[in-house]
Amino acid sequence: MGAVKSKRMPRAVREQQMLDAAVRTFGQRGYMAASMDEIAELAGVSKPLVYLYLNSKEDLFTACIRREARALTEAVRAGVRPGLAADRQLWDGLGAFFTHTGRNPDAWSVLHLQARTHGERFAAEAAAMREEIVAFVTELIVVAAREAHRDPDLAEGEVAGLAVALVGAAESLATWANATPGVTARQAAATLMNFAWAGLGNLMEGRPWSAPVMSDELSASGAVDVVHGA
Amino acid sequence: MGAVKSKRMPRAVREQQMLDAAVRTFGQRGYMAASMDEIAELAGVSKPLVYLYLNSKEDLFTACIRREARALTEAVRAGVRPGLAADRQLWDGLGAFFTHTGRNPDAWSVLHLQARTHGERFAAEAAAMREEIVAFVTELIVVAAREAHRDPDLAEGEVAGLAVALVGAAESLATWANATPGVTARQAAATLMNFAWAGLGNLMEGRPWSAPVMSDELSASGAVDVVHGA
Amino acid sequence: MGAVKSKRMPRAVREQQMLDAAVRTFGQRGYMAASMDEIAELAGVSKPLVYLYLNSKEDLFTACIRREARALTEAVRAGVRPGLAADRQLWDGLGAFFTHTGRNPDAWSVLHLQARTHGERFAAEAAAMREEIVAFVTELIVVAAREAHRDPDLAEGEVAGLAVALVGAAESLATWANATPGVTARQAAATLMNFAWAGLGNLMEGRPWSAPVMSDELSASGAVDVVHGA
Amino acid sequence: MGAVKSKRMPRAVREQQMLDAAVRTFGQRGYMAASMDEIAELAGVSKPLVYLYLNSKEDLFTACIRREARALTEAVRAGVRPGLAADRQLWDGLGAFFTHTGRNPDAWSVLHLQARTHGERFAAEAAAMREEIVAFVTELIVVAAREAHRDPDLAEGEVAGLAVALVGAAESLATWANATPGVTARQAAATLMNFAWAGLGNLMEGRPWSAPVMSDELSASGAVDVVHGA
DNA sequence: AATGAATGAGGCTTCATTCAT
DNA sequence: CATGAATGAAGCCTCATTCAT
Repeated sequence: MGAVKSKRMPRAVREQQMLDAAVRTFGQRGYMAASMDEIAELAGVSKPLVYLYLNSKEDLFTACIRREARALTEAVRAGVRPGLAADRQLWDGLGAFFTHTGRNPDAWSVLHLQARTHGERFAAEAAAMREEIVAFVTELIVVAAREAHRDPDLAEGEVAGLAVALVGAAESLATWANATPGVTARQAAATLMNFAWAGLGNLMEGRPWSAPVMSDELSASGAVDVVHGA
Repeated sequence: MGAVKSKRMPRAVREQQMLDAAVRTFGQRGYMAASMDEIAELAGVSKPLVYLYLNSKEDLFTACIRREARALTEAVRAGVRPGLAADRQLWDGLGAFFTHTGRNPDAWSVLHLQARTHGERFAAEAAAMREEIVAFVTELIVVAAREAHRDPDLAEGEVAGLAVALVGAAESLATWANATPGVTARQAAATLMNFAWAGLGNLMEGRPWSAPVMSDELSASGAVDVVHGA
Repeated sequence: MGAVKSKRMPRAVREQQMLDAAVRTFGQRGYMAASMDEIAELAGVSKPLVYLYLNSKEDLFTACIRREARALTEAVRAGVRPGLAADRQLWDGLGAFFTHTGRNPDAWSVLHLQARTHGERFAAEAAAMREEIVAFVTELIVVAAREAHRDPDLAEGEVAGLAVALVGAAESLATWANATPGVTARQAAATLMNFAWAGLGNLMEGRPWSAPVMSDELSASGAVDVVHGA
Repeated sequence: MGAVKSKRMPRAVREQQMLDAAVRTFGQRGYMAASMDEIAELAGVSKPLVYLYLNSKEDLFTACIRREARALTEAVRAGVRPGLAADRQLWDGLGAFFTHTGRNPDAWSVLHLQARTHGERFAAEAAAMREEIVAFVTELIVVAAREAHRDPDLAEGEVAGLAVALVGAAESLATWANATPGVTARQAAATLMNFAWAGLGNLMEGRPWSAPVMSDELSASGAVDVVHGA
């Protein structure tokens, strides 16, 4: 079972262990089906200690959402280098995104599914993160339009919709990749770049988007999978 | 209070009332937070009757998922005319999809959120519907490729990914449209067609996908909103 | 333990059984030490039924206070005949009071002790009853002054204090009588009438208040105890 | 926060701080609602230290009762000069009593309410003090009878009842005075002396008890309020 | 066809109390 | 002298579910 039971740890450490256990339990069982008993046991602690440090089931869940939202956004931010071209930034960001969601499937479940299905308070917490990502993508689209010498007669609402669509596609692919053995982060990112950048119309006619070399941390994952059309 | 309390109705009718109440309650409260008490009261029936007809909370939820999944897929199917070009079929299908989700937000919440967050059994039930839609889209993509005289050297997994991305984008837009006042089904469909068919790259360069006239039921909604680029 | 377990009773009856059990338990254990488990068992019912009918521990306690407060004030009211002289009314009222508290010691504990020691909400509930009794006594004092042809230059606050003192003395005697075997309601009433009406000063000088014949329901208790000085 | 946190104090001092905090907390929250956490924090000490010095919640509460009981009885004793007439002794004793309860409302709540509502053990502890006061009053009554040349054909039980009534009246007035702004210890004492010594009957006829000058510590309170009838 | 009455089981939360340092 | 870390036990409350009519 859970972590090795070593007594008397400083509070900060114990709190992280509890959050680890909680993310895992919430991710797998769902918020309501997860019991504080199970979480405490998985954390290798007694229930009262969980309450002493995290206050309540709601606060515990909120803490999980916050921690994982920050972790995800920072992973994406770390994967992107601001100076580069828009498509390159998107490619890098998607790579970081799929890598992170792939490595932390329970956290992804918490953020993408659980946080959105159990009350406004949690949904708002997760929506804040999503908005941050949508804003990042929106900015990329605007920049890309500028790069293409095409000042945005793309109406603002239009761009918002495009960003929502792109992010939704990414979320869908993340969940799909986690559930489908053999799909790598790189593949997911390539698929989405093709879809988003070239469009199905271009794809049909043999003009896909051509993928640049992946950023370091991703290529480290080892897979040298062929990107479609490359 | 729920429906007007009229005694002695045929079973089939009562069952639909119960499912109506259940979909509404599950959609708004969530599966676990919804209580059988509330559902029974909203349906204007006593609790034992709910159990007599629907057996258990799990079965009731399953019945909701099935009914709403069927309703959604049939709405989409009804919106599409098989003979037409692939993009036209997609456009019509998306129109029907967004129209239906917009008119039945609780059902959409049940299918897209609740069914996926409360255990494998329900998730599988909803996944079946999703697969049907993904299959429809996949077929469209293959057809489109064929139409473009470009026999699919699009690998099968590649097409699957594209379909998942497109469906995810649609789901994301549906939820976004439901939460954002002023966004019509037509707009959502147009945004997604631009995104999916033309690709951001083309959009940037001023070559959007051009929308055909909408199918009847949609134009009936009255809005004559301008589609980007049309 | 508890009442004979007979299933399926109408709600009103069950509620009274629950209140009986609750008054007994609260009176003997105290509000906080009383557990809902114990109350339910004593009532011969399962805990959920208690909650279904009485909502919460707080509401249950409030219901107890209200029922017993009403019972006590009505017992006193029923013992007094408005037309008679002030001292006679007080005598009758005290008789009814001590009889009731003697027969319902748990109820008396709930009203006099428990209700006042567990939060403003309950205290206010019990204070309402006490005020009613204090008002009754106050009125008697004013009437008595008028009877003695002595228009009240007794300041209003003065009378209030006297009433509070008299009621406090009665409460103290009630508790004392319940704890001291052999003290009857009649004796308690006589002691208090002597104390209150004659005053210690007069008593010392051999001029006690002379007790009239007791009202019916009290003499029914059988004891033919000698009233001091009679 | 409670007292200023200064480390390393002699045990006796720390204990008093803890008792101060406990009396305050028990008096305001009630015995059961008071948590050891709150008491420790208010005392500016860690919980284990409270246990080290006072053993348990029960022992802590007992210690509170004992300390405050002793403080109250000693205040009364200090207010009375044994040689004087009985009514004068009572007057002085009541003055000291109401002064003390007015200055220590939490202690009064602990003694009069909390100690009597949370189990025999505590009730007995408080009853001991009460008995001491009742005995004092009983003795006064006996002395008064003797002074009136009227050897007690007042039966012993009769006298006991009178003393209980008087003490109950005093307790009631103490609580009332604490809750009613503007009521001074002197007024409360005067009200009770009138009530007890003259009796309502005499009062009605314009023959109240006449108050002597107050003892020093009371007159220090400054108010030179007119005693009814003086 | 329909329901008022009833419950087993389980979850969240809090508390008095104790180690180990 | 003093405490941060930790827990067994127990209480309130709610829910899905059934029985007897």
